[in-house]
Amino acid sequence: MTDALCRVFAALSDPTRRDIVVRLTDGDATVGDLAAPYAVSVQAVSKHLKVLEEAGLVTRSRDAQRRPVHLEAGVFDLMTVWIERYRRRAEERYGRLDGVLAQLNDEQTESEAPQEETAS
Amino acid sequence: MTDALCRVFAALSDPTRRDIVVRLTDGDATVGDLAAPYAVSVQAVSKHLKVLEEAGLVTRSRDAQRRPVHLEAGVFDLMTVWIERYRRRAEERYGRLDGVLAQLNDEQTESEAPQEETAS
DNA sequence: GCATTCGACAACCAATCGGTTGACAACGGT
DNA sequence: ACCGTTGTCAACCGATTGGTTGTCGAATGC
Repeated sequence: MTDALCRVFAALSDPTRRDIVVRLTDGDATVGDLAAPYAVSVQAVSKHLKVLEEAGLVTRSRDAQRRPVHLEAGVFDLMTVWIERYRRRAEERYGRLDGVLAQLNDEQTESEAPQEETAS
Repeated sequence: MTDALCRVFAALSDPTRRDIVVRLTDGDATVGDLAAPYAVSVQAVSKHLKVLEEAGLVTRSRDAQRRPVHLEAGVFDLMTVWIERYRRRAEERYGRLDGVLAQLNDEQTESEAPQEETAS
């Protein structure tokens, strides 16, 4: 869990935490509110919130005894940038591969597939 | 780790597995090829590939003794759909909130709100 | 036929995770 | 000035994770 991307993906790999994020898209909430729907203790939810906070997905402020939790949706961008980048790469690759296959099929090109292996 | 989304997020929460995915966007590779750049055993990489396979992110076929690994980039959609859905919800929410605040602050807010992301 | 190569499976280990309970800090209401 | 409410911290527990080593199976090359 070294970098931010690890923390974000790990945070969202838990269904309870994903559910908390979803509920926070409706607006800020207190720890108690967030814990209410689950069969687990408030402490467990507090731990989940800590994970989300360390991933940068939520922030907590203070309002009397309450600690309102706020969703920082901007962190989603970290993931979408990563995903879209490599999805695009993959699509280009397959597009090219399709092209190569079509060529091989059509002209029986003599040149072989590049096979450039992963940059050492 | 009940549903597919959990498995995909969890699979990508490990930097080695993310790196493997990235390298597979360059094309299929064997387990040995994939293991080469890392200081870990081939077995460890094989385990990572099993996790990626169970998440639906890769498939493995057979070619002689080799087991070429292939990226199934379509699974990215699972995540992007989830992320974009709730990102949109969050933005709507904050957009509305911004609107309210702007109204309270300045009744004649006819001009374009900057919509800065400020992530305070 | 036989050794080799590539990779999976099983058993094990330390570390982490999600959960618990108990204690306690911070604040507000009365 | 207390008590109740709200939430965090700390210690602990069982399950899972990421890694190791050893073994073995499948397919090829000689």
